[in-house]
Amino acid sequence: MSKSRRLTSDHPTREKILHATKELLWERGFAAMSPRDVMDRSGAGQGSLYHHFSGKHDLACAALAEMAAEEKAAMAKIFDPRKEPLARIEDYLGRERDALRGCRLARLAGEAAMADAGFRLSIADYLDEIERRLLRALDEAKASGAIATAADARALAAMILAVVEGGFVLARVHWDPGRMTRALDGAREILRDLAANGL
Amino acid sequence: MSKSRRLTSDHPTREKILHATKELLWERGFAAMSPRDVMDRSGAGQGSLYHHFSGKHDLACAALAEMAAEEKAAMAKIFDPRKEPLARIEDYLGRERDALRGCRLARLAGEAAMADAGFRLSIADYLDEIERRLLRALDEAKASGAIATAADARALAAMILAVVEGGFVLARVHWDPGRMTRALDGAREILRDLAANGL
DNA sequence: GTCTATAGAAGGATAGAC
DNA sequence: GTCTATCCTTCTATAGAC
Repeated sequence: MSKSRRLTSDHPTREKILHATKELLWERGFAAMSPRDVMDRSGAGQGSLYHHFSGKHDLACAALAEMAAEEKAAMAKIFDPRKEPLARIEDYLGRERDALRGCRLARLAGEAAMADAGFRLSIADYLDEIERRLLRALDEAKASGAIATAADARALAAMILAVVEGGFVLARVHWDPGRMTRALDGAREILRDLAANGL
Repeated sequence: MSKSRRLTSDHPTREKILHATKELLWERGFAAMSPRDVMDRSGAGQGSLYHHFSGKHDLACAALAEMAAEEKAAMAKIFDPRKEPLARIEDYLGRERDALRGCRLARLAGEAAMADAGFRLSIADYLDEIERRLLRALDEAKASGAIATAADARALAAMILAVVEGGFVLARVHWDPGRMTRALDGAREILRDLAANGL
């Protein structure tokens, strides 16, 4: 307080290390990323790395927490409550994405480290926030009569999130962004069907 | 021909190595699996491993090809053309799965090795076959009037596949099979909506 | 806080005997 | 075909000087 601390510390070396780690986690994943890679990319020495972090696992968790915070901030804009509920969902589905790179956080779902709760935490928190925002939008859309369906809104919210995350998987497996686009189109068309019923 | 060769060779050691590799790829992924792990689990020596396969990459590709063939055989049963088209899709969505283990093939989507075309091949082939079977079922369902929708069947097929693969991602990230169930429920309820329109 | 030096273990692959 | 021995590199982390 008295010394005007920030949540993200002011240590420049620590920041550089975290920045490089965030990049490498997205590019290569956890198992395929080494502390040496982080040192090389950040320019920091081994001493700095192990001074600020207890090891590779701790480093990754810290980086994931920052990544989740950044992506959650982006979601707050996309799901701006001043927008129409269906427009929020459309904007989420239509968001610009680099499909081949995969979801910045959920791309790590296949890692063996996912069995560890600490590693999972930030990723789960991020996905949960999206799902909650989708649910709120769907509830509002149903309440206002913008969509009509017998389907449970919680199931629909989970489904929409799954389409996005699954779309990333399809794009990467086929190495073709169009595979994700097609899956997202399916979700968009379904929403249009529900909206038409609501007319 | 004359010596009654099979596609899967008769060499028992080679088979044991492949069997262990298939298990390890599912459990740990590619980057987190080592040739030594394969030797330990299969009981085969290093000489055998490098006699039958040129290296870790080659070994994984061979294992993936077998896994894809096995899973495609399972899909042939689930999508039996003698069933009603919607029943095929329901059976696909409702198939028994170990959600926390992830999709046996697409779980590797996040691997850095995915950028390699050879590594990707069998996984892409497997997912593509599912998508084609889903498309055929949807086309038949639309033709027979079992479902009614303005949505493009190709987009719907991609969406349903994405829900399943995305459902695996959600389950693993939250370490909760219920997360996948909920996403699948969404897809089921949407199909029910479309079927109701078709009545 | 940061650097360099050091270190045991594991990874990935080859060599050559049998 | 299979085994054991061997090899160099990379990984992950620690020690200790500055």
